[in-house]
Amino acid sequence: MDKRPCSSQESEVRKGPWTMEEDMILINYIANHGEGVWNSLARSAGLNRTGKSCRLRWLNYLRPDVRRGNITPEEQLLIMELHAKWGNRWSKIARHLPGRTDNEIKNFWRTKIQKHMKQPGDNSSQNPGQTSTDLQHCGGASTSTQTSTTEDGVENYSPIYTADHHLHQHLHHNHPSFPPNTLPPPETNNENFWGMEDLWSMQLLNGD
DNA sequence: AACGGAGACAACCGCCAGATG
DNA sequence: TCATCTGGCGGTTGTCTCCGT
Repeated sequence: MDKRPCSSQESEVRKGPWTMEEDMILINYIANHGEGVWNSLARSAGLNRTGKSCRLRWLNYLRPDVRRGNITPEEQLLIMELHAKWGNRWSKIARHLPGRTDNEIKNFWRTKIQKHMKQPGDNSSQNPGQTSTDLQHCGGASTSTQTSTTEDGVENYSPIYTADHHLHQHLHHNHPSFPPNTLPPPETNNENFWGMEDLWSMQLLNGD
């Protein structure tokens, strides 16, 4: 689909982890032009990436309202309830968890819940015909490892968008589809993110 | 202090549905 | 009406980090 035959003068489509520079280009471009038509966006922005890749990067990581960090117990419960209802409809589930992406929920499910299901001591996991409703045992009862993320009681968000609400306003101003009230919690935790704060402020400096 | 394994997460791939010409 | 393009979704894989030995 997005694999266009690359002409001799067209550079190869880049794959793999995004660089800070690419992120900046994407953020800057979207701030000025808005989202949409990802393939042409990728070309116009000068990114050697597929439109898909740009879209994914934006939705899952760069979007200002993306909320990162540990899933709260409330969210865990909600995820399990919704999964029981809808199964692996991650995007549908994600819509009910503001700031969470389908990818994040999917990863959460696979790493935390599915792993828990497979634990030998966990009887509820032994039945292959088990409905996902059964999973509510894992989350609701929070018997063991599954809740480790919140055992310390800290909601350890790691927002890429660290309260840089100037940019948020900027984005929202230039592209009203940015939800104005979807800021992540104020506490910041940058530990695992290479200067996203820097990136945003650099983007700010770039201006239009 | 070094190594290996497990866990977590970012990113890619393939498929499908809807929109458009 | 058909063909093509784009966006979206779910599944899977690759890589990095952390922790235990």
